[in-house]
Amino acid sequence: MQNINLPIIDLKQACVKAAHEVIAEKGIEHLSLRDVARKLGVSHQAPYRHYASKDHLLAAVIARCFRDFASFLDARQHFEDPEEDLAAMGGQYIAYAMQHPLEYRLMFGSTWPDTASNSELIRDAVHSFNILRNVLARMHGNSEAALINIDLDAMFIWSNMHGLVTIMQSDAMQYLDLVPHVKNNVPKHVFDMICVAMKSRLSK
Amino acid sequence: MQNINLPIIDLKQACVKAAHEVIAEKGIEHLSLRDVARKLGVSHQAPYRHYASKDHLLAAVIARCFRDFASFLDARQHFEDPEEDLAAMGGQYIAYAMQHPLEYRLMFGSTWPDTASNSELIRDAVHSFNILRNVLARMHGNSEAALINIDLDAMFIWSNMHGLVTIMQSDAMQYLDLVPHVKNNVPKHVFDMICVAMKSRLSK
DNA sequence: TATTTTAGTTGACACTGTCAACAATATTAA
DNA sequence: TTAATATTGTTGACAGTGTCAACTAAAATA
Repeated sequence: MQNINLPIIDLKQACVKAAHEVIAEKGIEHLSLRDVARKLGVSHQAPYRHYASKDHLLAAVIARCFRDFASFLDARQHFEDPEEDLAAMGGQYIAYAMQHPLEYRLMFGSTWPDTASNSELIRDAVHSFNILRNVLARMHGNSEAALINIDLDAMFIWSNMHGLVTIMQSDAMQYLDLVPHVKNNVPKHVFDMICVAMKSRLSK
Repeated sequence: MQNINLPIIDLKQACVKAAHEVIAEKGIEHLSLRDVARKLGVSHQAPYRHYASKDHLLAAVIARCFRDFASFLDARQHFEDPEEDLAAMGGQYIAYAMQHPLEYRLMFGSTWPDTASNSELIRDAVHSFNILRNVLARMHGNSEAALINIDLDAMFIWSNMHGLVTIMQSDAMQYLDLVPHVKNNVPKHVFDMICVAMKSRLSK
């Protein structure tokens, strides 16, 4: 469990990894710096050389999730047809959330710790949003009016994706007595509804 | 700040109220039973007579939010036309989330504490969902197939509403550099898109 | 080589949730 | 009425937490 004998090469990086593991084991509300230190076989104050507080370390963990998330979205299959591309991105968004529920909750579920070093966290978060903006730009064009519609549609689609995965992962879900067919087809149905709404919008 | 001299009539109820206030002041992650006790001018162990643990008290606070939320939805303006009624409910949902961001986060943002006494919490949560189901039932009818469509649409609409308010309240929102016109029109746009999707669905 | 910076240590402090033992008051049984 | 019991509070302790302060050793720099 502990690496008591191996020296830590890069403690700063190791702290992020260990903190991530502790959260995975005990939940974010039970993350403790002393647990992190113990896991790394180092004194309880050692992490403070690299992070000013527990929240600063937590921010680093979340920032790392955002980088992974953005590169996951970037790594999707790309299509010439913007509508197809949008669908691919939606699928990738859902896939990430399903494969990494913990990381998704860290990014979008918990409130970010208010530390100064959030700047990179924010940059990575906005980058993800811009990926969505770019796809929509290919559908709407680049006129002045288009820019507004891009952001409105981006918010609509993001709301949908985010709401969908949040609810499907939430405690509430299991108490709703949904028949299996409904449960399995919710993502597809939401996708279809978005498509219908977007199509009617672009045809105008 | 403290009611040192006034005796507490109903400590159990007072604990819920005080805990709610502490959360409002310091955030859910800084809720402390000892703070609650101090606020009520009782010993740090007094709350344990009524709640087995901190999580049990927290569950009671969240349950209370769900009751308020459900009665807020019920208290909306009702319409004969189911489509109009659905719109009214959407508006009411958003209104609650905007007026009570903290309570909304408690219900849907944080993971519920896993205590046995969640049963009433769950009942109230499901009740809210059933309000939505009932409105949709008036649009879809009561056939076997309709029941499935009701739940699929309910999930779609709920995803949308939930995603919308979550994102608008999230930290991410302020860093996206949205022009004011976009910011102000996001709820209306999302509403319109839902309407379009639902109309095309019902006409089939 | 002398000095300063970096990266780690140990020890202390106030705070937390919760267990145990005790006291007083209210309820119930005899 | 009196005795037994249950309810609702109290104080004190314990292990665990985040973080401040003072110290040490090694590395980088002058």
